[in-house]
Amino acid sequence: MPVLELQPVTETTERLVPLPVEPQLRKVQDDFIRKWGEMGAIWGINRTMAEIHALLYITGLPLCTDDVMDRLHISRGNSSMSLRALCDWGIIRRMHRRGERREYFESLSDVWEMFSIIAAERKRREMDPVLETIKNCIKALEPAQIGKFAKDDAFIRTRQRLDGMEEFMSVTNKVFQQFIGNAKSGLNKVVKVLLKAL
Amino acid sequence: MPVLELQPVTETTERLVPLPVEPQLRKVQDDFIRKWGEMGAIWGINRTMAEIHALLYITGLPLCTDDVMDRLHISRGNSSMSLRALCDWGIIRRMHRRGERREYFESLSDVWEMFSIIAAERKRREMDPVLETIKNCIKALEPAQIGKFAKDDAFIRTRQRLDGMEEFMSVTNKVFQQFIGNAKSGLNKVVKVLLKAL
DNA sequence: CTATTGTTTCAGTAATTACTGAACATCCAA
DNA sequence: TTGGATGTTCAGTAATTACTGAAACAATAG
Repeated sequence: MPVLELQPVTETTERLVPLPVEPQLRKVQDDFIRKWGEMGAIWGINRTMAEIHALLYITGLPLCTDDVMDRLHISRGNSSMSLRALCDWGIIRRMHRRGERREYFESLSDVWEMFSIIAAERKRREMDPVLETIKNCIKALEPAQIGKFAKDDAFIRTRQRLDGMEEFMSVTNKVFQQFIGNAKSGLNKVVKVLLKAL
Repeated sequence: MPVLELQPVTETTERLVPLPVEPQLRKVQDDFIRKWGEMGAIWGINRTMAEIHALLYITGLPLCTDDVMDRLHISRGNSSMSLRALCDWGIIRRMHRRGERREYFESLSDVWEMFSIIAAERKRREMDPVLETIKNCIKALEPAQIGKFAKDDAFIRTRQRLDGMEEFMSVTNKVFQQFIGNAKSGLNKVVKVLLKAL
């Protein structure tokens, strides 16, 4: 938890979209942002990035780098890099206002679409390589490769475990694939099927 | 990545279940363990814990603390604490051999069951609290609470975003619940339904 | 061109997380 | 009841990750 408390004194070039001021609303938004940040941290997304995304999502407004810095008390560098990363993920978008140089950022509004983007990316980056490794492991234990060890208990056990894991990950992968493919706005096909069938 | 290289010289009180020796098998297992560890790290589970689990899973054998220490080059303390944490999760089990004081640990063998346990726990620990926060946020923005702001754009936008997120998380929660409830050995009901319907 | 405004980058540092090793606790056989 | 084998805990430290702040860079207007 950062120690920083000083509120940077912004020599305001006032913004077209000012930060919300009503304390009631602000409190609600802050609660959401904090919780979303915590959850992100647990799932391997750094807290600040999750918080920035939460801020853009919850306000529903396009905000600029300075808005984010001020509202979350983070540095310009951090703001800039995290915003870029979120753009790379594809869950926020750069925006320009007519006749203004400053860049604004806004979150996608459809949660299903966001989740689907994240799922696709994590599958690609993290599950696919594991599945490939497992398949290679299985190949390396084929009778042709291990010769006389083909009947060795230890080899057999490991082989069985790999098979179990491979089945699991293949199926999971397919489910992901389906989810990703069908996700456009609102409850998607996968979820509809599930809710109906269960 | 730890720098440690020294292989502790174990004054072997030889083990009933010796570490596997065949280099071919060992290499396959190590590949799997490394990759599983990486994946764990990305998903917010510490690498060592994931590796220990991978080791127990892939060998299919009950191993003792020293086996784990030696095979993964980690300290006794680390070993002990990580094994306990895995037991707490419920994806490995303590085991005793007749007439031996030493404790052994073995992994569950059913991947579906393991995944279901993990899903249940993460839902409980991480999703439920977020959903609760969101519901509280929504309550705090009900007309009765905010009076004259009920028609304020900023309030309305935030309210809509919260609603969208709430819907998403509720449905996700239900799907998780189904998965968890039905997961016993082999492809469970949820997955069967999905694969048939798609 | 050069002043102004806004953005990106990154070396250095702060904060967090993971790990070790040694002290301590427990059990059991002799 | 003592000693070795095993298990647990935790203060201190190592390794990793996140963040800052300032400098470099880019775009635009005057």
